[in-house]
Amino acid sequence: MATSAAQKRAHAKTEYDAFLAGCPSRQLLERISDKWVALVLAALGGDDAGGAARHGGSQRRSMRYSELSRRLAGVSQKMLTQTLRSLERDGLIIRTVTPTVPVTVTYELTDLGMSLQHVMYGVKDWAEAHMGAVLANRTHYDTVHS
Amino acid sequence: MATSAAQKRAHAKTEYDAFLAGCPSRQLLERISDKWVALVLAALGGDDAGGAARHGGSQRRSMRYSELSRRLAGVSQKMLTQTLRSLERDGLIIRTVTPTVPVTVTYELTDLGMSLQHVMYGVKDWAEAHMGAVLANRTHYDTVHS
DNA sequence: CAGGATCCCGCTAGATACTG
DNA sequence: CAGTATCTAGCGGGATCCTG
Repeated sequence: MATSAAQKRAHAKTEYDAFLAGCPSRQLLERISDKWVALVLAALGGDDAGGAARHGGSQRRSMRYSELSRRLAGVSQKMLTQTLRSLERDGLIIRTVTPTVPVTVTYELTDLGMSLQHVMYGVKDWAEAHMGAVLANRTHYDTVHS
Repeated sequence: MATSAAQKRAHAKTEYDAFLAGCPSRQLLERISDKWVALVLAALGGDDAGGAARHGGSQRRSMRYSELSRRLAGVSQKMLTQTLRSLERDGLIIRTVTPTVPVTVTYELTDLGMSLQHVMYGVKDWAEAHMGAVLANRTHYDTVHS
């Protein structure tokens, strides 16, 4: 249609649309749709191993590089560093360097990071909660589809 | 902070831990942490283009292959088909073939799929909502870090 | 300790062509 | 219309070595 006026009005709130290939939000969606992002945020969001003290998991927690590295089993330094840099650049986490004898670096969620952690935690939690159902569905699917 | 008994009970549900490299939930997290998954679920979850009729977005919507292909701008048939197969195998969507003259295939969310759509919508929505802030942070970061 | 820099392999995503 | 099949380029991501 010629009049883009109507479209603009509808766009008011939805300035960005991830369904559109060229939209920046599409790239952002791609970035945050990453297992390492989910796990880093979950770790900094206070998602403890035992599953305790979570649910909304609102207390943010400062962690050192080596702590994160240990927590995210199997992550390479490259991916961890790369993920941390990306998150820092996007303003989701803050990197603090303390010039102790061997230098100490800690990472912490920003408020913006906390807001994302909230939704990303849901994804990680979903995966853990529905793993059994998914596994069953896969077996069924593989059985049916010879 | 009381007895660990309470924790253990809460633990009962947390049979899987995505922080562990070998855990199946780690792979599942990796699968669903995908932009195409997010977009397919959002589309089938009734996330309309104009931004209308959403929020909790609870009405599921049946869509044809070509509809999805058009909706997810820029997706290749390979990626779309691959994503749809994966989601079907995991029991998140249902594929229905109607033997009309040119065959008609429709996709629809299952209840399990709806539950994931709920959390994934949050991710897509976050990306669109905080795009501006992230963009500003990036500019700032790039400015500071010569 | 917390990375930076390289090398390099593998797999994935994209393009293209073909089919029921 | 709704895919399947094939080929290939590109880069994601791991391994390794080095540094402040």
